[in-house]
Amino acid sequence: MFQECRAVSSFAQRSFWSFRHSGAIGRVLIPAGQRYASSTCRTLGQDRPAAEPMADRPVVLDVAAPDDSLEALLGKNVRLHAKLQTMQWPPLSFFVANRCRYTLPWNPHGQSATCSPSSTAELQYLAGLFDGDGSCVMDRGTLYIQVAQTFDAAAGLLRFQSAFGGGIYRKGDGLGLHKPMLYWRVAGCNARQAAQYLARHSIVKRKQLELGVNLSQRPSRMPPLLQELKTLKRCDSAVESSCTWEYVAGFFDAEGSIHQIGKAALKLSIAQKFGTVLTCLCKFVNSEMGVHLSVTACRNQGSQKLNIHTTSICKDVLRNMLNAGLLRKARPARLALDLSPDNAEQTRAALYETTGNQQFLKRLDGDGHQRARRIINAQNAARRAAQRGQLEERLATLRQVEELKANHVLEKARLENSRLHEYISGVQHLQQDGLPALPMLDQVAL
DNA sequence: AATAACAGCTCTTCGGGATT
DNA sequence: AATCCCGAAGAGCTGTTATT
Repeated sequence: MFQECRAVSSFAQRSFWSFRHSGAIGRVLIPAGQRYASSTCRTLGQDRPAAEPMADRPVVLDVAAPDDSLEALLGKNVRLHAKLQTMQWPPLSFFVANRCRYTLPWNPHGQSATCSPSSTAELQYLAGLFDGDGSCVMDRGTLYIQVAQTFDAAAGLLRFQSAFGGGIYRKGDGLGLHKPMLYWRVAGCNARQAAQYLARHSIVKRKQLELGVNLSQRPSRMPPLLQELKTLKRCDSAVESSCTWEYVAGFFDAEGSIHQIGKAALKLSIAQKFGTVLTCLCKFVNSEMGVHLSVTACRNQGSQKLNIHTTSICKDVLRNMLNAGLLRKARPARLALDLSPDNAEQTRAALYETTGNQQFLKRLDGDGHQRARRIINAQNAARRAAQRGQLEERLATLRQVEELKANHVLEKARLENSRLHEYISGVQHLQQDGLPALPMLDQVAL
């Protein structure tokens, strides 16, 4: 007998629109004697047909059992991680953005495309995004302007292509938790024009862009200018200047992050190796909103951070950025604006869905956060007991802390096992079914 | 043939988030 | 506040194709 777990997997929910919208459902087949930890399992009560070829059958090994020890669970998870790291996503032949499908490489106009940014506001947004995620490259005498993004954030790349021409290309296929990557790139004359336009509003990369223009116009001075370009990339070469909400929105789309703290509090942060741009953003927000933000140094990482801790200020900043055209982080921004004590857990889950795969397997779920909270509370109780001189109570509480911690570690391993299976199952379905030819037709038709 | 541009890849570095 | 892990992004290389 098999159990069949049918779960709209978190992999599908978080990673792959095509998977989600093709109606594919994460499915893990579990041999008799093993039960799946997830509450989404159901027993079918009948044997699976034996005709299914082994090659097509999803792998069922290393599913967490309810009585697994921590060592057993960790061993299973290590093997699942190793397997996932070798699992190739199907090669990306197209991408979807703004409810339309684009075949890769997407270069509809070739070299005939011209630079025609639609407005100053659009240019300011693009300059902000470029300052965060773009790069300016000279290769064998040709200037390239490029921006890389994961395949599910292609809308920003389309805005660059629409403004400056060039094409959108595959950067790399997906592998395990690594999503497939795309990039927009423009070369030659159009790159020179794009650099000239972007340089007007750029803060971080203005000098690089101006140098790129210079390089492509004066090949005779190539070697010293190339060396200068490399130097600019290694140091804080940002040009201190005023910015706009459009620039802030673009830069935040590239570099910013929205965190839910505690129950219903928010924190916005932007980290950068070099602080000049953060100082510009900080001055702008302070003058626009009458607040007193400051840039702080992260000593351990040698970088600078602009943190906004006050929830009301976070919400005002998010509103301003949304009005200015925030794109990639528009959904998490709207979720954050609606955050309240009543919807805190749903919002936390929804915010996780909108972020990348970093630490996805390790992230705590609602129960996990409650367990962590209980551990901290118990540690504080032990500290207070010690301050009161109640040593026995302190020892009892510390024993309780150890028990809570041990249980927390076990439950985290179980959750990770469940997530690994969902993700592996998702990639297996992609490998077997490929990418749907016409994804999101339902939405395109709307 | 030389040059410019296209397309895709790899290696390195950065930084988000959990833990202590 | 410090530390660690690892996915995302930055940088630049190589091979191919188009243009002059």
